Amino acid sequence: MQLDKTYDPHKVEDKWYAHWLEQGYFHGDSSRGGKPYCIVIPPPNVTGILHMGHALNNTIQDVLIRWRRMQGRNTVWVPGTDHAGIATQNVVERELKKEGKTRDDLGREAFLERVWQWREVYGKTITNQLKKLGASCDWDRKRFTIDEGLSNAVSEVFIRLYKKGYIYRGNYIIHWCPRCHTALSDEESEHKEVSGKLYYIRYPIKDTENDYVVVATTRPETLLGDAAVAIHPEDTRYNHLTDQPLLLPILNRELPIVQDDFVDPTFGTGAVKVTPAHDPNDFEIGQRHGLTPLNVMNHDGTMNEDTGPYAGMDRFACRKKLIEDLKATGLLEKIDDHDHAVGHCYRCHTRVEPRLSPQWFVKMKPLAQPALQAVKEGRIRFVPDRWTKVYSEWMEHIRDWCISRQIWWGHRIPIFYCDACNHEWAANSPPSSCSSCGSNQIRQDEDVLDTWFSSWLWPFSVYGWPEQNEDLKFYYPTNTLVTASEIIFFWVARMIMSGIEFMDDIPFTDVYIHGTVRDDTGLKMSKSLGNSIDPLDIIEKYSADALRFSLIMITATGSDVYLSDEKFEIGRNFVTKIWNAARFMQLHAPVAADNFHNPTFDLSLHMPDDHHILSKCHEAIEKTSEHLERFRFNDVAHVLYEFVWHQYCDWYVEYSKQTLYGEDEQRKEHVLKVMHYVFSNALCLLHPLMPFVTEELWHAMGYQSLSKTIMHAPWPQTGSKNTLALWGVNPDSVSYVEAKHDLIRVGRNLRSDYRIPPKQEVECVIRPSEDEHVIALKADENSIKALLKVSTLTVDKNFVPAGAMPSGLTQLGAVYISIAEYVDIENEIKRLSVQLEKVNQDLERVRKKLANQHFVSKAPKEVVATQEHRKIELCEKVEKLQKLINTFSQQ
RNA sequence: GGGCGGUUAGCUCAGCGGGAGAGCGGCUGGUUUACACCCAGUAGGUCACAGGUUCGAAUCCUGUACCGCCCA
Repeated sequence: MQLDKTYDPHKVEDKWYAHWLEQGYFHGDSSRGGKPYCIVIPPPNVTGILHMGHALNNTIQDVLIRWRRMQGRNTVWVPGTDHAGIATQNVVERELKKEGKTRDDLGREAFLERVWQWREVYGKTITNQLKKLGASCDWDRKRFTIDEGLSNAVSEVFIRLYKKGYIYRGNYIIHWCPRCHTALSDEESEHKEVSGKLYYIRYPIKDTENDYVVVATTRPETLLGDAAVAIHPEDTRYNHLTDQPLLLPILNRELPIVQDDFVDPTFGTGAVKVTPAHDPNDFEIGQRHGLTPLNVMNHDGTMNEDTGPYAGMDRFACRKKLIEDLKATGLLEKIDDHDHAVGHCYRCHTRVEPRLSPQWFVKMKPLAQPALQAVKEGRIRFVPDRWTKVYSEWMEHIRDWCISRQIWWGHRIPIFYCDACNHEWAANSPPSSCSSCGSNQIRQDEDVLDTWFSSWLWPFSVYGWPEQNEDLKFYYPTNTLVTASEIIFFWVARMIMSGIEFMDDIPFTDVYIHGTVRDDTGLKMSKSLGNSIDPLDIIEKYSADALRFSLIMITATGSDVYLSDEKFEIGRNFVTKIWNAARFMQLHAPVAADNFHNPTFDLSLHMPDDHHILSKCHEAIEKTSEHLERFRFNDVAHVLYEFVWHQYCDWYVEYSKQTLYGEDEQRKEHVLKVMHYVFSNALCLLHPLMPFVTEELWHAMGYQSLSKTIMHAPWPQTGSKNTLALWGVNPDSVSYVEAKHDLIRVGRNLRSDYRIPPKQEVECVIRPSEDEHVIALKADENSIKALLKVSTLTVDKNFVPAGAMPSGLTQLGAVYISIAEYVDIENEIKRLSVQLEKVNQDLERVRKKLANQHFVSKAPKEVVATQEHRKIELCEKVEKLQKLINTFSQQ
């Protein structure tokens, strides 16, 4: 297959993805046995569309999966989506609103049907987008948190915990979202700093003329639900009025004064209003003092009928009106600016209202204990390690989990009530009569469960739990979980708890936490900010491989990523580079020989550059595997970029041209053998990062004789150092080539300094520093001539320049370029003097170090030896430079 | 208020006890048959600040400042 002049990802990506699907390459089968490697996807929200966070998250998972698959592991990556109770219900309700309807108009059943319809049409968006990214998920196993199997798991778990006494119903202060009309868990209420006001309000003392107590509050509208005013027992300022009731402003209800340690005498006036139905601390004060909570708000955040003149007003309108009224009656003392943290709904960002409400909770302490242990004992490892602490802190201070939601889309709580005998019981499927009295006056709890109550079962529910089957046995526990830090509490911690509770084993061994994707000014990307970059636009513009490679390359382990459009040029340019390297090879040989992956070399044909690139190739293989093992993805990208671009393309391919455009057929064949060995290995190493272009080239280069797809090509092995030794690759040749590269750089530097036109050939003399270099350089003459544009190359250990010659120093010896007409003696002396000065500075530093007795006696021997060696080198350099300068000075 | 992370080249970031690095951008030069999405060369840094440990600190410790995140 002849490669096009430019790479067209559009033609290639869809073609291969369809092919991979058709061949079933993504499918994992437990009956095949072997060593499993399993990842479960963090299920994206079914209403979601792919954003950069997903792109990064799923690229990392795909890298791991593709790598392990090539290693021969029995691999499975389970995809799916979560039903996103609140978010999805919101979307469908908005749709209904356009038709002038509400969910109540439809009724529960019809509404749910409508949601399922919506999901049929739009619910595949994000999974289709993952396919564009190249994700090699096992789509046959795709799950949805509310499909039948997972719903069974959810009710099974609920019932087990209920029977165990770990799930209870209670009246507590919860976070209420007045827009979503539902309770939220602590985690779903996000604290944000807002600049608010602190209102100082006078509470008149009953039966006095003008005496009052001043109370400070940030939420004055809640005073309508006050049950008392509290002061600290030791606060002497209020000694005079402890048995005098106060009057609630406006409503004139009598309020007792209570003494409670909770009150901070230094905050505000030291007297606080107690509103047990609208504040968690007040609730507790209320309980201690036997106060009756009074709820003053409706579900939608409007004031209820107990608020007298304010009934029906929105909470913020009420605040405004109340303040006006207080001013009018002289009961407002003052208003201060006051910054404080306020909870906001994580789905819609509305300010949440703390509110007394009967809800279902999970008792977390007993579940947390073993989950904490699993991490402390290292059975589960966080990468980077610092997240261990975040996890542990949270686990140690865990609070009960509010799991009931007042919406319809979700798993309905499997609790039934009998109106005849007040019996309450849990059941897996709707019963027809009361299990206690047999009455048929029964009803199911109206609420549904938190979406996370299904997600926390994901690592085993996806395999059909509670049914015990082969897949579950084989693939559980999974291996790696890849996610962002935002959901450590929401999801990761809870999965560990449920895994241990229900499977009696941890759900995964490694948790890799990657950074948050931000725009290039550091803001979190979000649709509402309008600063998001759509991964699909990037794929369209730069290719999926470019998107993947760039993301990995610029994402330092565990730190946040700053993105801008141009950053994807890195990946695109690299893809193009690889493509062109392949075209170059194809120009000289249409396809690789059959044994390209395990070549037999005629050792007599090896040149030093062959040794060098083979050695570099094995180094790249080793480093890539090592970095993957350690989740150092950006190091993987850097190693491969450096190897392919700089070692292979810049040096070896350039080097190969003199052979490939020459006459020596044996050498040609030899060089191509080396190239195909190296390039095929490079493609394999790159495949997890860039699946599409590597598969395309795998076939174009004829590598399918090894494996029909690069996906199943064996992961490159260095086969220990023996392989290199068998090929006669010796370290001396490798370091010779390193030194030669240095020499060529020095030579080019001279050309550039003397403004020698790039096309002009020059004469060059090398005066080697060692005898062994004479032989090596003479044998390697052609390559130096080609790379330095040299017409005649002389290697002479005794060379003394007859006149002024530009020169430079290298490890192999001094390089002279004979272009007399370009030389300005003064300038040359100046140039060399600058170099000499720098070398002298280095030498001075090394000398000082070695003269220091403490250093010589205390530093490790190797370090001292290195410095000794450096000193010798630098001394030689100084000597030579001085000699060169002297030569010119005598002219 | 508590905790965590950051501060290194113009920008984005690696390096985390022994010779200051990459990519992008800048500058100089380049259309020979892989590639201008390219090649060659080059400039640019008291590694936030102040102490300490050490023969030796960008790297370890303590403190300060600023930035970001998480939890109250």
